[in-house]
Formats: sequence, structure tokens, C-alpha cells
Amino acid sequence: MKRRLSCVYKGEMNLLEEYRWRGMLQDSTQGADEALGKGPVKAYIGFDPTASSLHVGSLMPIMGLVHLQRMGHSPLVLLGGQTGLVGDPSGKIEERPVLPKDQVEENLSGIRGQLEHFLDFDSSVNPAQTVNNATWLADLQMVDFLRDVGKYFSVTSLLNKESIKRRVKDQDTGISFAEFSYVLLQAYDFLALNEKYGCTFQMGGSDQWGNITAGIQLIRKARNKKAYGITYPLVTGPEGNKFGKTETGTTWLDPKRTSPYRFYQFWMNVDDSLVIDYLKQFTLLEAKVIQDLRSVHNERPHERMPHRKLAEEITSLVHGQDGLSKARIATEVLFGGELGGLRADEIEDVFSDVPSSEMSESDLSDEGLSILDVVTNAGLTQSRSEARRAIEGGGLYLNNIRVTDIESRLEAGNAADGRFFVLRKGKKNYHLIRLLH
RNA sequence: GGUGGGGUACCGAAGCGGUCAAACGGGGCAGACUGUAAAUCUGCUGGCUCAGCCUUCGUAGGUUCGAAUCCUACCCCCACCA
Repeated sequence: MKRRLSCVYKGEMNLLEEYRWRGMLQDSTQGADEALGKGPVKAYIGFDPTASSLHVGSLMPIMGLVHLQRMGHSPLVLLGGQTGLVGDPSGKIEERPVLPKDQVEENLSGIRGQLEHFLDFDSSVNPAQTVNNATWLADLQMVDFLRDVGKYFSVTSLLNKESIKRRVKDQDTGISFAEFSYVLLQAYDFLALNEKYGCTFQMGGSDQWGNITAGIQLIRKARNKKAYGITYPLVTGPEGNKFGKTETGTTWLDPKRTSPYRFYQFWMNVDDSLVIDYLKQFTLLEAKVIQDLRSVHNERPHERMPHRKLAEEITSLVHGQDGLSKARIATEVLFGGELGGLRADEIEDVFSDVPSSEMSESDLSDEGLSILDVVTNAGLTQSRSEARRAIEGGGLYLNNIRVTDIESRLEAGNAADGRFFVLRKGKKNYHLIRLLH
């Protein structure tokens, strides 16, 4: 059920124009437009293996590659297995911790798996490819590197790079030689990809501009060949704050780290002022469709159609139809919908994020347990008194049905599909009890 | 070291012999409204076997039928003076 996103190159479609109207173009080097117009190209983006999963912050470059492939170009994904061992100083205030090698390995395979949701690696015409720069960096000799690459860089110009300048100035943190040299490694990556794969484009976030142009210069000076670069704008939240972070942490693409439900909710909760931008940047919907969504939203904002569409599109892209339907069921249930029709495995799935405990059937023998005790033991309330007040105030639910009687007892017969008790205090405080037979 | 003021529930702050589980404000929780937002409104906000009982007003004693409130000692804070 992998989507076919690739297609044969058609000269009349212009990638940069697509990026422009979608608000995905920050900057491009001279001649990039013409070079793309001449025929299919190979373009690469490097992904950082600092974690075993990508998060929503990487979505812009990923979508960049998706558009690229849809226009018949070939995307190349560089997994920086080696550069990950050094650490890129761009956009970082402090030196980063260096990761152990086996961790980097593990991260690489996780990331590769996620990209398969977006890119077509099996196309006969323009398949996506992943490359690990260990291929050329692992056995590189220091002296060779200095001669072939180092020679082309002036320290003065390196010191003038924004990412380095800022760190050199800061007396407290400074910059290590490893990080200082990072830009050379990335430039060398581009050179290597250019030679081995005929790659002529590099793309990346706007913080990568300095690294990208360094690569282009190296290719020009060392091989007298032309190469190009494109950067995507930085995605920010409503107050310019960091995108993708919520109270519960980073929003990851890995369903084990961020459940499809939470992922879906992340997009549902996007600020109104940004939803149209995000539709352009993170979905493949066409201009006309997005325009229509915008007018619907202006007329009936409370329906939040663009949010729904945004959440659905991206969730199905990242987690598939299956993930989307899980997220939908979870949304309905977690916002107070009926629990009755759900099967045990669906309940288990919906409430997988929720604190839970277990109880054996014998605990509930004939009399059952006082709901007050159950709620308090589950940690939903601090004391029986508090549980009592919650019920009196109408704020306690069993299996999404309001509990009205303080005296009511929990019995095996109440369990949803015979296996679960779903306790809820207020709108969002859940506790799941598994009934063991 | 001297003088004065003070320690009250999650926080701020009233209370100064019984009607005090303790006003009021903030925060928190819940309900209504709503767009899963904000604002607003309502209720709750020590524990329990809950029309009752038990434990709480810096700590330890005492006076009293009865103490957060009066007395004694101690501990800690703050202000001013040295």
C-alpha cells in the first residue's frame, strides 16, 4: 500500500515555482532554476542521525524531496553516519554530545524506514536512494583529506561563517576543532556525491546555507563543475517558538514515540493563523483545494476544516490509512464518545498512552469494589473524599458514562468488552484498568 | 546585641476565647458554554465509616467547661537601631 509518488520528468513543471507558492523556498543559489529546467537532476538532503526517529521538524525537507521526486528528479538521502559522530555547530549554541557508534547505526536504520513512507525507492525511472557517508569517510586518511579538501578552504572565510563566528565569539562555550571542521566534511560529502552519483543539488534547512555553499565552492574549485543549493525556511510556531514541541515533548514520526493519535492531535491543534501555511508546506494538496479550505475556514471557523484536512493528510502520509483510522477512533473515544462498540484490542490501542493498572477478576468477587476506592487507587484522585466530590460535581466517568452514585461499585460485568475499565476524571484524565481473568 | 513586628490550609492574606475545617484573593480540580482555544459563569479545594466524627492555625507545655485566639518556654523569619 505504498503510494506511488514518483513520475516521469516533465520539463514544464518547475520545482522552484512549486516551492515558492508553497512557502517552502528560503533561498537558492544562482542558476538553480535553469539547471532544474534543463532536465532531471539528482538532489540530496542530509539527515542527522542524532535520534532513531525523525520528528515533525524534518517534515519540510522531506516534503521537499517528495515534490522533487514527483517532478521526475531523483532524491538522494544522505544519512550522516560519520558526520553524526562529529556534530554540526550550525544553529547550536553549545557543543553537542558525541553519540556512540552503535547508537548512530541504530538511528540510521530507523530513519531509513520512516523515509520509505514518503519516497519511492522502487521506481524504475527515478528511485530514491539512501547513502551513508561512511562509504567514503570511514577510510579517509587525514593527510589525504587535508590535501584534497582542506587546501581549498581559507580559515579566514570559515571564521566569517555565521555559525562559526557566533561560537568563536562566545568565550564561555567556544568551539572545538571537530565542530570547526564540520563544514569541510559536509562540503566533502557533496563533492563525493557529485562524483559517485552525479548529484548536483543540495537542499536543507536555512541553517544549512553555509554548509551547502561551502560544498558548491569545493566542487567548483576542485573539479571545476557547477552545483546548486536550495534552502527551506525555518518552520516556527505562532510566537516564533520552536516547531514540533508540545508540553508532552517532541512530536516524532515514529509511532512508538508519538502515537498516531497524538500526532493527529498535534496537527488538529495548530494555531489558526498557521494552518493554511502548513497545508501548503506539509501536504500535497493543490492550490485550488487549499484556497477552498481557506474560504470555508473564514466562513465557519469553528468547524476547523483545514485543521481536520491537515491532520488527516499528514497522518495518513506518515502512519498510513491504518494509523489514520486509529487516530480517528482514538479522537472520538477520548473526547467522550461511546465505548460500547469497541473491541478489546481497539480499546487497548486507543488507551495505549494512558496510565494503566491491572486487576484480577477475583478482586471483584460478588460485591465488587467501591468506585471511590478504585478511583483513588488508580491515582486519579488523592483521597476518597476527593473522589466523592468529583462524583458529586459530575466529573467522573466509567467507560465514558458519567458516574452519578457515590455508592456505586465496580463489578466484572461493567467491563468494556469484558476486559477493560476506563476511568476518567474531567475531560482528559484517564486511567485504564485491565481485568485479568 | 537592642527595639518593634510576624509565623494561619498549595500561595498571599483575614481572624484575636465559643457560632472556625477557619473570611477574601490567587492557583488548582470539576461542571456549563465553546472550536479539543481564550474569555466568562457555577461548584469544589484536610481526612473519614460524611446531616456525624477525627486531625489541623511555627514547636512544646499550661490556663479554661471550651483556644488559631490568653499565658510560659523554645525555634524560625522580617523591619529599624547598634
